Amino acid sequence: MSPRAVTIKDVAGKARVSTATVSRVLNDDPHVAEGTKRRVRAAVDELGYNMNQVARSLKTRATKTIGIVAPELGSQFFMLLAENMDRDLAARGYGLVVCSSWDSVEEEKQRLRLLSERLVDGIVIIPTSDQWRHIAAVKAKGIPIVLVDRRIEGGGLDAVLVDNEGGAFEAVSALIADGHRRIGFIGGSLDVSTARERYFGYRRAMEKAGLRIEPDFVVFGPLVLDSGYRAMRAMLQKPDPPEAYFIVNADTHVGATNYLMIEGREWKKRISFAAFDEMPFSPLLTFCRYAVQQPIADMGAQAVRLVLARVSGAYGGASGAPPEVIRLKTRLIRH
Amino acid sequence: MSPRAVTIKDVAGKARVSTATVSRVLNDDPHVAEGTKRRVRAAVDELGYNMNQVARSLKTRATKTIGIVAPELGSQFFMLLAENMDRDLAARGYGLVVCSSWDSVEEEKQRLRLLSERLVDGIVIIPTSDQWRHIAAVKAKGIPIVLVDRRIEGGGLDAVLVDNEGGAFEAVSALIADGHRRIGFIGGSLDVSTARERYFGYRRAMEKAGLRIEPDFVVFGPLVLDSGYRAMRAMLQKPDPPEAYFIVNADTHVGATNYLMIEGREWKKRISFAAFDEMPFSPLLTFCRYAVQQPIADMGAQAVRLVLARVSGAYGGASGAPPEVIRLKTRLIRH
DNA sequence: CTGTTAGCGCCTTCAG
DNA sequence: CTGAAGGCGCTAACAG
Repeated sequence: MSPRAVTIKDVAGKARVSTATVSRVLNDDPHVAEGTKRRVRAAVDELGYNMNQVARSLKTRATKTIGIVAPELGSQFFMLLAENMDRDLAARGYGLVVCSSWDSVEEEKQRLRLLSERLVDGIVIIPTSDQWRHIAAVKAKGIPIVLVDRRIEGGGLDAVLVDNEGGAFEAVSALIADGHRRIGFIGGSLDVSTARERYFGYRRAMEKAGLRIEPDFVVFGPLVLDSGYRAMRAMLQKPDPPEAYFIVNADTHVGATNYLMIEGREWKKRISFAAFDEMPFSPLLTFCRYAVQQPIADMGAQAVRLVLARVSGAYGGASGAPPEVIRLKTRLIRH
Repeated sequence: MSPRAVTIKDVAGKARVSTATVSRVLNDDPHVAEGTKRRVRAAVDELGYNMNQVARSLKTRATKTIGIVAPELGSQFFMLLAENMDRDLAARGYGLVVCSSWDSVEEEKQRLRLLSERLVDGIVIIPTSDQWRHIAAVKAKGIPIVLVDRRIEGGGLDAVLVDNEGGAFEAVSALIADGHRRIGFIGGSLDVSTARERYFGYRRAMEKAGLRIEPDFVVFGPLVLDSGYRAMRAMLQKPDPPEAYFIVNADTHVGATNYLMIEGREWKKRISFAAFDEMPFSPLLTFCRYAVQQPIADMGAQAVRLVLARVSGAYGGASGAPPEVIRLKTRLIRH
């Protein structure tokens, strides 16, 4: 085994003070004489002491880590969110433990248990479904939870969302203004709040313009790349498909575009998309006329702010403070 | 505050046994009578007991968590790696804490400290530079470390790599076989082992074919999207640029393609790329003729295997076992 | 098979 | 300003 790690006891010995004093110095307690402080710091350096956060956490009941669980780690949207949160959190000394729920409520429960057993100070979650009891249960044990991206009706949870309905409405309206009268829809399961709200936005725009929604050209599937590919293929193989589509997120958008690049060359120049998400690779999505940009960095920052506010009990300690739901605006981008 | 969490003491009281027995049941110790076991389990359920992993870790000196630090969380390559590792690790009860080093050695040091203070059982790292002392220092404290993707000369660390030189050689040779005689290079800083090795592969292929490398059309920059964009622009604005390029990774490849999509329409049909990485969005990279596919899932699996082997002391406990360096093969894909 | 007894490394009153 | 002492929740001998 590796030689036993150095503890405050060792430091105390070397600095000829008690462990209590070492602890005080380590925690910047002002009631310590300058000289003592220096001696302790010197000993710390010489011995290469590193604090054992596990022991500290046991005592203080705070781990200085936040958990985040997402349906899928592979999506660009999630990673950008995590990246932004990591930056904000690290600056305050927090660590970030990430988990994937693999789009399954069972796995989600498991991951929440893993996090709560590790006593994370707070959890940020992109929920997999509308079920909230298992989430509320964790919160009831005293771990603050904030939803990001997706909303859940019950549970009275804090949330950071965007105006999905409005963003979709704007995008579809733009296609209509361009003269499109038949507009298809490639979406996700209506159990997911984002997909649902974006579908409503699509519908409202169509209705407002007095246009008919053709059931044959409205597809719901999982929010993954492959289902965008398949939806596109299925629709274009039907007789007389529309030439404009609203697509519900980046992954399905890539999938749909992939289909056109691989098999649908003849549609080039004729197909137009409006879609959620503006990504680093967006210039490659050649059929995209309108993108609904989500303020991902801001979402991450707000999520961090909310969860840390609850952690530090800035709301008055009790979990009694009313839930805060933030709706951020999207921005329509013309390509 | 939330009501004090329930501990094994509470469970012990309710089940009328000692805390030791509760602990045994919780850890599936076989030397416990069936009846007692049942009573304890019942008490656990009734009280809604959850183990405090922090306390457990303090005692067992194992946190059942692995840390991973990457230069950037937003890159597709890293996401896929993390996703695969998360799956393998979760299956064995391990958590994953991720950190971004933001391509800075300073930040990297910071994150390593954060991880080692939290007593993660092992660390997987995509190093930011060739510097290894701060990494070896962490290992010396008894935390196993394995490098992924990028190699570092010193430090005697385990590593999971791919045959970068060979992959690049193959790809460039394929361009040459197609009749290209002038081939540009869009790469990354030679401080990074992958970029360096791939550059050598490019050079070897050119030399073997007796072709001249034109310094004006060899660009090194950071391995990010924007630098691919700029490199492409810079080269195409010079007189008489080559029509074939080897590109060192996915991010720069996207960047270079972005440039052509946005500003370089007139080059269409004429430009050909060979590039590292095959990604979900690869069909959108319209100039790509050859892709060097890395076995990302396998890299993740091997990294997990190596780090857990060290953790469990399967190598004989001591860190004395010789470092294991794995080189996985790449696969050339024709588009 | 089960209980008793020590800590793991740190923080935190409470005296001095 | 500093030290002594107790305990956070759990596990790991060692007795019985």
